[in-house]
Amino acid sequence: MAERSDAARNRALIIEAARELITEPGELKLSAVAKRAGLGQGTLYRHFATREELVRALYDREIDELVALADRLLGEHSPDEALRRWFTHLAAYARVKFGVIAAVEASVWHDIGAQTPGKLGEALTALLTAGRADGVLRDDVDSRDVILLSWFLAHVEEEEWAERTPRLLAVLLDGLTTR
Amino acid sequence: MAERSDAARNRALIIEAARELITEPGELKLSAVAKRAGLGQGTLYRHFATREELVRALYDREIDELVALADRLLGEHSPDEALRRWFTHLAAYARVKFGVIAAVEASVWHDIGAQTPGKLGEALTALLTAGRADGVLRDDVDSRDVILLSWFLAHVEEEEWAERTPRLLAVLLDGLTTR
DNA sequence: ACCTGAACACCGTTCAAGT
DNA sequence: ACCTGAACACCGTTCAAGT
Repeated sequence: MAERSDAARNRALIIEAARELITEPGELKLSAVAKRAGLGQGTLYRHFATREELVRALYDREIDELVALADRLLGEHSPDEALRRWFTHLAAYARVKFGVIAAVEASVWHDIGAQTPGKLGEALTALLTAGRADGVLRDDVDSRDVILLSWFLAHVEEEEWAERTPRLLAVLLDGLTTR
Repeated sequence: MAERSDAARNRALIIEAARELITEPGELKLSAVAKRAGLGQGTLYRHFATREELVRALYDREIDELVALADRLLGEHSPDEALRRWFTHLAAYARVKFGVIAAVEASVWHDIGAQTPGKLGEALTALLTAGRADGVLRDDVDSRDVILLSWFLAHVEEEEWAERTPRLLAVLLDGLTTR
């Protein structure tokens, strides 16, 4: 069953409008999203039955990019260097995307973590497996452990980011490394 | 200016009602809090002008207890043992309190972290200073670093808590320790 | 001074009518 | 099939009247 072209276009308009509005202070009002997209309230509701569905659509794309990056880094670098670089990119994504998005909806904080068994979890598992095979990583941590430990990224403030994040990532990587 | 006794009593009733309701699934409805407390809507609003003020009142007490604990542990144990034990208690508090409370209000996630320069930050600084003096801790991390790294605690699920948290705390402490 | 609770305002959700 | 937007419902906030 192919999607009608106007439906597909409207879906894109909604996501675009939400992407713009979510960076603004205050809540993300669904009525404002519909208005900015130039659509009726009911149309928004047809595409995204809850606010959570809409917010999830916003960050799904970012997760796909992180997954693709893990594959590429593993092909180009040693396991520990790949993990180190991937963390740095994760940090950059978290700063811009997850922080802003999740500030809108408390339940999303929960769901990003719960989603780990998906593609993101597999990508991270690949990184960890390579590192363990090399003997540089603890052998008792899994991908969910690492996702959990990375939550701090969502709470670092803009103005302290540059000074604090490299050190925090170093502490975390140190803790994951075998002595 | 002393508080009128009925006002003090009502304030306590509100906090008590909110404490009970916040553990239930779904949002914390202010109207439900007023109803359970047996008070009018306006009375709730007089005491707590925003939902955030109410939620903050709920976890302020918990923070006080953590602060007192840090002092006591430093008097009774070696610096690294004190830090280790304090982390374990922090984990227990985070599990029961912060996770439930912050799930209700996204902005609270933000504010718990921003509050670090307060009493909690001082208590943690005392722990870190003692550890550094002993030469067991990295000398470039501060109390806010540790608070940020502890955020994972709020995202561990009930059923995985026992298996995962000890390992995650070990990774974190390992990262904070000098090699 | 503080409390009450009905009235108001805001915004998410629904649905009858239109294309 | 999908879209529109007015109507509805829910809940946070306010305020005139009461104690």
